[in-house]
Amino acid sequence: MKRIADSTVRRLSAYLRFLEDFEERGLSTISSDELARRGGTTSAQVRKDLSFFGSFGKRGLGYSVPELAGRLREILGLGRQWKVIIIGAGKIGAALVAYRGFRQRGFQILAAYDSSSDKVGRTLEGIPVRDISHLEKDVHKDLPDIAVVTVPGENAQQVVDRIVKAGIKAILNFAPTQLQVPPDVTVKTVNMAMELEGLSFAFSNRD
Amino acid sequence: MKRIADSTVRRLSAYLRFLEDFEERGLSTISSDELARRGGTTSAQVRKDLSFFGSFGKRGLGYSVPELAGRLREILGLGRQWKVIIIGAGKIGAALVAYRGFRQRGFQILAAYDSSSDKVGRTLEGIPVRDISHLEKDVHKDLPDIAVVTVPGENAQQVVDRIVKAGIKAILNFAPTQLQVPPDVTVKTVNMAMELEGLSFAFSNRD
DNA sequence: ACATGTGAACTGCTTCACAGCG
DNA sequence: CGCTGTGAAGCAGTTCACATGT
Repeated sequence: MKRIADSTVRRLSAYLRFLEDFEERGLSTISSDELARRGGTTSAQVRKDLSFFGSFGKRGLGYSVPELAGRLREILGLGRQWKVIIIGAGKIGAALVAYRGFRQRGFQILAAYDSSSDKVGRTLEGIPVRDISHLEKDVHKDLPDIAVVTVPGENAQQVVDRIVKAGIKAILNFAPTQLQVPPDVTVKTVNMAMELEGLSFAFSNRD
Repeated sequence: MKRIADSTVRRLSAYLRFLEDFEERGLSTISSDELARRGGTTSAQVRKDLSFFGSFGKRGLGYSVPELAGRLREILGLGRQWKVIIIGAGKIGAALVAYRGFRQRGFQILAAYDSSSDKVGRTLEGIPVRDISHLEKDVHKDLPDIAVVTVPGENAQQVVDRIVKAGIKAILNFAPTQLQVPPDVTVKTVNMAMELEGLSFAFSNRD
């Protein structure tokens, strides 16, 4: 299969969100034009994005909302439960544990890990906070699919090395660091400082 | 001036972070090759990125670490204080208020806003939580540059409409919604659900 | 008639390769 | 000689435009 661009996958995510909106409102069909308007893109872009995966629409009519939503869930790999662990039970970790969007989309948080004895043994929203020293043993037992890293930047690489060695292949990184991982491990980084600097740049250079 | 790609600005941010590392360690010069290795890119990319803004290096030698860091701060608009307000004093808002990376880079948080009477009147890490109904009046008085939106998705657009009407031109959005704003307003969206779905897709389609 | 699906054209980012300069 | 700075080439993502199917 052809390699799919990152930007395409992000748009598919967005389309799915709109479709779920439409599903709730009981609408049954939608055109590429309408999806485009909601997503800030063009109808040609929508059709091209979908065309990588098949032909889901009816000419002259548009797309069936429930069918397309189903297809997108399948494409995005959301037709299953993902087991997630969170490394770092600080403020960001706590916010993520409380975030309902995770569970809603099939991401099940197994546990959070921290090194501080203040936090270990307590729970966050019903999720146990475990000692980071148990990480390898637990990963071996629970086989999580995804690790979310919310430790300080200076500890991030060493934590990631442990996670990777333990066999996890997907990482969502909140530390403001460029992580080094082997090619079979996927990392997505969310870097708030970078986003702010992007705003700062845009603002400074606006005309 | 030529339009600068988003990807370029993000890399400039990354370069600056590495340079600050180098500065602390007292190193005085760095080559495009070394910056590239740290940033997961190529030396040609580094040089091209910088070339949009001038010629900062010495042939045969590399770049002066403090000079290049200074230039990048200037380019990114970090040579000033930015006044930031946070809309939504929930878990994410609280995590952001506590995040030290903001202040370190000249982003000064003036206040957080919320509609819940449990939160209004209290403080988060020394930052006052004010009633959202005072938003317009306060913006008029304090003239914040950037608003960070951490309200639930279903309220995000209406909050953004108020912010924009009050005159703010830069928004960092944590709500999982595609926001509609006029063309003179810059929005950066951080969408965790989208990142997770990106991981899910990558994992499902790995070979 | 209407909206999809898709090659072809286009735009723009990245990589190459080398001249230029310390 | 080494490393920068940069046109030119290459490649990838987006947009166009129209044939196709309902």
